[in-house]
Amino acid sequence: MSEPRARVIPEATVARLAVYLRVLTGLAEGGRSSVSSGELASAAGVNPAGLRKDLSYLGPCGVRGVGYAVPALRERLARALGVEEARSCVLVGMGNLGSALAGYAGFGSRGFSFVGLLDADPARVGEVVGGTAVRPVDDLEDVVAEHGVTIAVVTTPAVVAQQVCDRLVAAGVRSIVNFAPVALVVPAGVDVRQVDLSVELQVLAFLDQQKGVHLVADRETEQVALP
Amino acid sequence: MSEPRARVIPEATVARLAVYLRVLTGLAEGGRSSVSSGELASAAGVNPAGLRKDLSYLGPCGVRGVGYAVPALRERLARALGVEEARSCVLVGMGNLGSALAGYAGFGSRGFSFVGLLDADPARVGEVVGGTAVRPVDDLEDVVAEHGVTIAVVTTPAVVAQQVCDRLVAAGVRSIVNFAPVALVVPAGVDVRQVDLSVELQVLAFLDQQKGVHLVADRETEQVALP
DNA sequence: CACTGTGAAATTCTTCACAGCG
DNA sequence: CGCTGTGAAGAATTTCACAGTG
Repeated sequence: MSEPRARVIPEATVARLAVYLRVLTGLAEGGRSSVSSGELASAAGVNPAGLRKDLSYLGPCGVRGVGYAVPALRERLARALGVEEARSCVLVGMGNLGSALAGYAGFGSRGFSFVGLLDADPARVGEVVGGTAVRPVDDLEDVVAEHGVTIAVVTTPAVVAQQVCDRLVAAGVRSIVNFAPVALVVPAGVDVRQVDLSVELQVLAFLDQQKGVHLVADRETEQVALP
Repeated sequence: MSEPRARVIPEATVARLAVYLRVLTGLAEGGRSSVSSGELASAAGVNPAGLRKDLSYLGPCGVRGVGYAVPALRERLARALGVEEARSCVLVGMGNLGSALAGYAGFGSRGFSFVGLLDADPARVGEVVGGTAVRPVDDLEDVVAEHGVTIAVVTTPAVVAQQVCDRLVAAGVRSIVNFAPVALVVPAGVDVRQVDLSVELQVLAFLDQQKGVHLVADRETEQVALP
C-alpha cells in the first residue's frame, strides 16, 4: 500500500507526449542529436514552458544549458507511453476510414501493429491493406486470443458498433478507440476513447462564425428593428 | 465597445454541443419530440448536470419538469454552432483519409457541404466521391473564390501540408482542420485545429499499460533484484 | 550563460447541490 | 413532483517566473 511516489501523469500531458514522440522520431530520422524545449515546442505546436512541465513528469531528462538528447528522450517517451515494444491491435470495419487507418504507415513506426483487420463484407475479405489481409469478422475472437490483443479500433457503421464492442470485450479487449458516432457502453475496467471526426469541423464553424460577429444584438430568438 | 452580455461559450462546451446536435438529429429522425437531460446525456456519453450547464450557455431552452423539445433544441444548437445553413468547405488531399471524410454522409446532414475536393494526383482527378468530382489542386484558388469558402480540411501528406495551407490562407480561408502530422504556421486571425488520429491510440496504450501495473518499483531506468 | 526543472498563481473546466418553475 | 437552470465548490490544466545546474 505504500506508494513510493505518486508521479501520476495527467491525461492531457499523455496526449501531448504522443505528439512529442512523433516530432522526435522525425528529428531522429533527420539525424538530429539534440533539441531545445523551444524548438521541440514550436514543432509540436505548444508553448515551451508547458512542454518542459510535461516532460518533468517523467523525471529530469534534459541537460541544463543544452537541451534534450533526441534518441534518449525518444526512448523515454516510448517507454512511458507503453509503446516501447510494438503493441498488437485489431481493427474492425474496413470501410474508407478503417482502410485509411490500417494503411497509415505512421502507426508501425509508433509502436502499433495491426495483427487483425476485420470486416463483415465478404467482398472485402482477402483484400490486403498495409501489408495485412482482411479477415471475416467472425474471426474476431480467434485473432484476439491468438495474439493476446488488448487494444481495438472500431470503425464500423454506428448501428453495429455496440455489438462489435461487446464481442471485443468478451474476447478480452480492455481498451477501445471508437470512431463510430455512438457512445459505447462497456463494463468497468474497460476504457473507451470516443473520436468524432466532425467535431473539429463544427468547432471551427463556430469560431469562424464568431469572427464575423462585430455588432450583434443579445437576442438570438428575435430580430428587432434598430433605432 | 459596449458588450451587452459576455455570454461566451467555453470551447470544451462547443465541442460537446456538436455531439448533442448529432444525437438530436438521430432522435429527430426517429420521430422523438422531447428528451430529458438524463437521456440525452447518456446517449452523448456525458453526465446530465454537465449537459444542462452546456445548454445553459445558450440561454434557457428546456421545459422544467419535462425536458427539451427535440426540433427546437436542434435548431438552436445548429444556429449557435454556425451551421444553420450549410457551410461551404474545401478538402485538399484525396488519399484514404480524405476519401473517407468526403464520403462521410454525416457531414451533409450536419451543415457542411464540400464544394471542392482537390488532389495533386492526376490519376485521382475526375473520380467522384460522395457526389462531388475531384479536381486538380491547381483549382484551389478558383474553388475558394467561386464559393466564398472560409473553411478547409487538409488531408495531404505531411510534407506538402504547409504549402497547401499557405495557398489556402492566401486565397482567403480563415479556418483549417489539419490531419497531416505537422504543426502548421499561420498568420494571426487564422484558426488551425490539429487532429492527430494516432494520439488517441497512444493514450489508450498508456492507460492499458497502467492497468497492468500493480507492483512496480519507482525506477524506470534500472531493474534491480528483488529480495 | 543558456536552458532545464518546478513550485505557485491564474485560469479553465467539471461536479455538486439545490433553488425555481411548469 | 420532476426536471431544468445555475451559483458556488472543487479539480484539473495552463501559464508564469525564477531558482538551479552543466
